[in-house]
Amino acid sequence: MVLPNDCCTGHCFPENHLQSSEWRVLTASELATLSSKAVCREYGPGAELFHEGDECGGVYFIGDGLIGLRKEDADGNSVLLRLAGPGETLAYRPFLTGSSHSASAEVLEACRICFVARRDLMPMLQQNPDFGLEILRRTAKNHDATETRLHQALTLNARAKFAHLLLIFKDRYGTMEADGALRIDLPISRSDLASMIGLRSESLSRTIHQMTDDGLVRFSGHRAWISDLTKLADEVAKKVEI
Amino acid sequence: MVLPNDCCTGHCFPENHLQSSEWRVLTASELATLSSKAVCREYGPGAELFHEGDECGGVYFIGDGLIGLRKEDADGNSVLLRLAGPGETLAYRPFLTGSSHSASAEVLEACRICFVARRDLMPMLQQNPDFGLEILRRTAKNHDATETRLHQALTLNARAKFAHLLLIFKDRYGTMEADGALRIDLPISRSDLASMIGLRSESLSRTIHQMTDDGLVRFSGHRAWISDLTKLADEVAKKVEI
DNA sequence: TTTAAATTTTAACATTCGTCATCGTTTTTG
DNA sequence: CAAAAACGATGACGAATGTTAAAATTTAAA
Repeated sequence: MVLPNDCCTGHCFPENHLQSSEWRVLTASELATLSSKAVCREYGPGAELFHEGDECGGVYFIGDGLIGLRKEDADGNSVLLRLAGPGETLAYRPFLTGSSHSASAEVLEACRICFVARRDLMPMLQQNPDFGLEILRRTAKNHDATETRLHQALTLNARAKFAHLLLIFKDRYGTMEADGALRIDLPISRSDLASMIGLRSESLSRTIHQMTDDGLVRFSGHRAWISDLTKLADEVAKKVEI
Repeated sequence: MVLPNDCCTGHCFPENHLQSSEWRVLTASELATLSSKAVCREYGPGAELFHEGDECGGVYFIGDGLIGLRKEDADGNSVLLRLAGPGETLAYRPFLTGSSHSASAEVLEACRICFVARRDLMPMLQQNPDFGLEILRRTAKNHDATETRLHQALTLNARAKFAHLLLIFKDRYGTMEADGALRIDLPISRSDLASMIGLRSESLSRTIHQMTDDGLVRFSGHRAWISDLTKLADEVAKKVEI
């Protein structure tokens, strides 16, 4: 995908989310250099930043919006591997290992993205050890999250996996409502939710139905309300009676 | 766990596997410093380097042997998450993020391990940017592997997952025999194999039985012979007839 | 070697989840 | 607004995998 390079004027990285990202350790002059070289653009929902198998030319800083990282197999079955939002940077892994993209990046909510090419990023990494260390910390954290999900995928049943997913989403998309109820605004469709935990959408429908019957959650479209977080957490650590 | 610190004389890191690891980028004097400070020991099968939930005090370089990283849930169900062998270093993630160990490390084959404490490793990371970059590359690669396994765990059935696992093991534990057959010496038990792909051992038995009937593999104890790698790979990418 | 213990396999049965078909609902498009 | 398309829910059914129990095999111990 060719990106236009005439839409980035001056400070490319939005200040707010920059501060919560690994880029904050760069010096003012390093940032200025990057800003002048980075290629920034806005993308609408449905756009594709890169596709599984594409050569990786650099990394993508998400200033705003939501990206879904997706793998698709031969029969058209799509699995949403993870979501990435403001402040996150995509494609470190193919960038570092020199491999091609292992998943496709699809815009789920309108995005503002800054692309930093390999030739511009590599010098920063070599001259600023803190930057590399920060990326390392972030990569380590992401790896942890992936390993946790692998563990859950290997051991839990449908209901427990969905409870686990809701708990993950809670941290990012949950808000406490006036009456004390926890509301989660799910940013993706039922079938994407299902694919994230290795289910068919029909099975997720049934799972949600059962959990609603049991008073664990309440759904309306893309919104979910959790009355009792503890009960939801108990679903994941399926308790054993003796 | 308290490690004795009187068993490390001079060059602690075995030369051979060191060269294939990220530690090779350290200078001679840096290595000498580490060697004098690292605490090295031998462990027999069954020993535990650290336990899930333990504080992380540093990293473990595997000079020789085999380590299994394992998670255990409340009901005693154990999942073998991954194996680590000579040249690999364990516990970068909790070391970098400051969290506790997310899994237990169990010695599967007699090991020689060099423990490097946080206070000795941190300065190396800060003074030698290449070292951090190497670790970053390795971490990125490991993350890729985990994500691939997550994808497989989410989408494949028992047979395909086991075929995939055999293909992974082939690279590390496979040897070509005189008659052209590929032999894989599986370093772990049936139930550990099963846990790695989220199966019960009974189900794995059945799967192996079927695959043997179909002429895909042949088993004898911990040894497996593959006649046709292509056929095995086809199992993973379950083909769709139109 | 012999016995005991642990592991692996097999079988019968129960459960979960995927598949297919259909229908209601929401969203998009003209 | 109307029509079409996409999405989500439901039911009937079957296949895959878990569960339980027991037999066979391998490994460890006496």
